[in-house]
Amino acid sequence: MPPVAKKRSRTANAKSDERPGTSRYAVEAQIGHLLRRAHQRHCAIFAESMPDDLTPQQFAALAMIGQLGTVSQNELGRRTAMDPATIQGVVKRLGGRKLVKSGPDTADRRRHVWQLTAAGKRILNRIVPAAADISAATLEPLTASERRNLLKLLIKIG
Amino acid sequence: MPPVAKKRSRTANAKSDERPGTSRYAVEAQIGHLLRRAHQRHCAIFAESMPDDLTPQQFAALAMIGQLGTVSQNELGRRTAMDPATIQGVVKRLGGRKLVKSGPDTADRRRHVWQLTAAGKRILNRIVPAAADISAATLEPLTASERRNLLKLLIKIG
DNA sequence: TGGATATTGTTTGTATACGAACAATAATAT
DNA sequence: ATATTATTGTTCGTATACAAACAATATCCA
Repeated sequence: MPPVAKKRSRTANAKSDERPGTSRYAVEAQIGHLLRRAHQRHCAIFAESMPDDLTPQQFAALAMIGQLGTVSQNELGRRTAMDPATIQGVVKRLGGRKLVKSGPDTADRRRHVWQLTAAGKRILNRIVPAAADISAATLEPLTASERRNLLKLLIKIG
Repeated sequence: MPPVAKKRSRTANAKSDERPGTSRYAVEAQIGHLLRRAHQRHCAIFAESMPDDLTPQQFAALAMIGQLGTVSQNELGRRTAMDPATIQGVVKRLGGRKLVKSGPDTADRRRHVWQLTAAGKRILNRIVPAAADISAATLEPLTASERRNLLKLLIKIG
């Protein structure tokens, strides 16, 4: 059995007694909807500004491999917040474009250890500035202090 | 008893400017990544707490139809931030479960006008409280003023 | 009025997401 | 050591996302 997922305690509607129905519930104002919209806008900016047609997840994996030098597939997924089934497809596509390559892990025969190719390093170096611009463009509507604040709050709930 | 997680070192490579392309850029600290992670946690809470196996998008569509009474398919998509191809699948699945139904628009023969069925209304009334709890649980790590602030900032960048 | 243009919804194709089930391998417990 | 349990990566199935191309219909405008 997989390790037990820790569930957060959930206080059920402390200030209850809302009338049944949709009286005061507006989907567009809920945190989930706002997170989704903000993420959509970020992805749109990303797609518009990122050279080489890398998706945000492909770029994240590429950058993380660059940061670590060498990583197993599942750990790469953990570090980039992708589950094993998802990261598998991402590295497969990056591998198909010869930006990354994998080799065996001498210590653990189950593992695929990934690293950048020369082309991967070259592209990564070229696009990191674009990625920084994308982050800045996403936060552009905010003041400097609002930006810091938003990042801090997102880390808290993430 | 789950064994202790292998390595969770968060400080590794904190100031890695020894690798190409990653000088001052840390993927995990970028706004896009934080939005994605926060959204993932919200979806996990949603899946765990929402009765009737509705996805966040299915619930959003259901609630929005309930709010509007009657909507064309594309406008429903705009209001819930889903593009035409996406909302099409969402209402198709809701329709398959008989929670919504569509009819022709007498004024515009291109349109599909959607509304709730009796079962859809019943389910919606039952799950709105769960949805409110899910929003609260997502924001649970924050103080009341931080919550207001986060929503405000997300609206600004959304 | 009639042709250009826009909107509505569909389909196809690619890329996340992720639960679930699986085989191979590693680590742990008895 | 053997049995149990955990981890690694794969495959399948379902559900968003969204670009692009399309037919049907509506609207606009010269």
